Amino acid sequence: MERLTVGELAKRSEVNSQTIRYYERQGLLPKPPRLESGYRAFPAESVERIRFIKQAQELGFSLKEIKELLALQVNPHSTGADVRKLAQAKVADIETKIKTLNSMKKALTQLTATCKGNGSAGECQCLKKISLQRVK
Amino acid sequence: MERLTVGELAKRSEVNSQTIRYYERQGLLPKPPRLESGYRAFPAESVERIRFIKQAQELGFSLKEIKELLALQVNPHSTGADVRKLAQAKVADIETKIKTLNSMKKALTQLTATCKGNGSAGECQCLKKISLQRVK
DNA sequence: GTAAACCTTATACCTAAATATAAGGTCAAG
DNA sequence: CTTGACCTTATATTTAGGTATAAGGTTTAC
Repeated sequence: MERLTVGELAKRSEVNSQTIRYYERQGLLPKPPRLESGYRAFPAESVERIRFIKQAQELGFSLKEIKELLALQVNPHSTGADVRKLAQAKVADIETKIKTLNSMKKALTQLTATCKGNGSAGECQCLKKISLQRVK
Repeated sequence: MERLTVGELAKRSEVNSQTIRYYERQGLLPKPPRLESGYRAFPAESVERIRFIKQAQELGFSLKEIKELLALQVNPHSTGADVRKLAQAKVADIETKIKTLNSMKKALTQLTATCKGNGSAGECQCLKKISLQRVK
């Protein structure tokens, strides 16, 4: 199985090597095996994991929340209500985000679609206040 | 028109008063008029604006990006390519976020739907790696 | 008219999430 | 066999986004 040094992993996942060590310390990446030299030897899948972390961050999840999301993947079998409940709560979080984004998108689209830049300010029907868009 | 003190605005928009002053300094809230006493007198719409900021933050937009979004609302008429272009770029950002969230939701839903906790580990068909979900 | 509960500015501090730096070990190329 | 580019840990610094505190002015309620 392909093994990556921290630098190689950093390059492939487009983050700083220090960030990878930081994620490891924070428990977002499992502690990788080491070579005799002490060098970290990451499995190639770590690239996907780091990309997932970065993507989730862009969606407003904190590292703490991402850690919880990743934990679900490790133990999705728990009959215990807690894990399933957490998963459902995360799905609900995600649905809220999607709704809000759809609402923002609508507001912005109306802004660009109805304001063609060809009318006077007076006849433009576009929204004046994104911030007034109902989101719930 | 109803005018709010910083404390009243803070209460209604559920943020700290210091945060409001901070947003003002950062240019996210227009400088409000002052009473003779020097007290800030915010228009009531500021509540919506602050809520918008908070919501956008939860979606992973930085204050800097939110400032740009809010600027669009102020000047949606510009025929100039720049403003319209920015609006379109923001819509594209939003669409990407929505896609990613849908993909995450699907992965999580499969996790909870197919792993009912009633089968042995062996017969469970659920995803093992959220992080491997294709997102683009 | 004075105490509590606001407001003002300025400055200091805090947390999350990195990122940089220092001091030293390892490895591959010439 | 040494030089450059890696790696190690530990520690310090940075940035964003607040939050707290200090020193003082204002307003409201008794």
